[in-house]
Amino acid sequence: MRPTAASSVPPHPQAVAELHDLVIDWFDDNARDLPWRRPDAGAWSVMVSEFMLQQTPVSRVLPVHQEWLARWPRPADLAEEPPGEAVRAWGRLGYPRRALRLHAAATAIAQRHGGEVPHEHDALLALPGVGEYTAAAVASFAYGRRHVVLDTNVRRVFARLVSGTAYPPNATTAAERRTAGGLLPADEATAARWAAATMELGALVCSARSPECGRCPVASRCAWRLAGSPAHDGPPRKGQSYAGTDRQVRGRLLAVLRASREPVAQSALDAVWHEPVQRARALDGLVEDGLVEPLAGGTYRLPL
DNA sequence: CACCCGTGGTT
DNA sequence: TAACCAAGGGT
Repeated sequence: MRPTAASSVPPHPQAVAELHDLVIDWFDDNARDLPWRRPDAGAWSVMVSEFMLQQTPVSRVLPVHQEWLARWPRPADLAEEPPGEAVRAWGRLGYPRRALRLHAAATAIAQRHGGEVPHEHDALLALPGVGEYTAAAVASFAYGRRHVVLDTNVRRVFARLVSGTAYPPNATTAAERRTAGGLLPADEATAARWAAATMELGALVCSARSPECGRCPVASRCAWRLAGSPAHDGPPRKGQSYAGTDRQVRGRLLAVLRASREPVAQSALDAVWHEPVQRARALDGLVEDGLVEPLAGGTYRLPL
């Protein structure tokens, strides 16, 4: 067993209970009023929000989430539509494969789960587009179950609060899961509250760029602060390039297709990018992913 | 495990 | 302004 900063300090139950109270009390006073958090929000609303929030800010998700829930109030409603409609309604949220996977998940829910979003982590995890985080988040937020919910916000909060580093590792580690598991309240309802509260703390106060420690309910116990808020020292955090990549070309191609109810001619797609090899590769990729359907005659459309 | 997958706001 | 960042998942 290799000693680590996180595991070498067994948390005292009393201190952990105080953390729970401080963060959850803060959450009671500061939680944003988000549609998928309201009492009348069902599991489907939570699940749609989780898909949309993958790598996408809340502010951009809000209007699209509202449209989706109004148009498709239940998973079966979405499943009845062609996948291309999900891609179209996804709009400019980005990563449109999420729309396809959410449609596929809705279809699986309609077919295999009687139209109800599953309660169990395992069943959720088996759905397309649902990974470890999303399965835990839906089970916890929608059904009040006890799970370690490790997203980028929670990982950053624990990195600072427990490990004393400015940022978590690039990839989620077993040590992080251990830390999070050790801090998870034993009581199911409290655990679910804790999951939402730590996530919100990371989003609103313990942010990546400029944490507002003056507003943090646990600043006095934060290992990072107590260490003098040292700068990030590890390997450089992965940057995302975009300009000139296939992703940019795919985005332009799909934007043209989303905008048209009719099949689009090859010439209209050719106009979005000057370089023919990359353009063809991007279009092939979209077809390969099922985001675009090629038709006889050299036209294209969103999938039916 | 490294890399790919969109988009737009903030610093 | 270029870089960074945003409730990840799949391969």
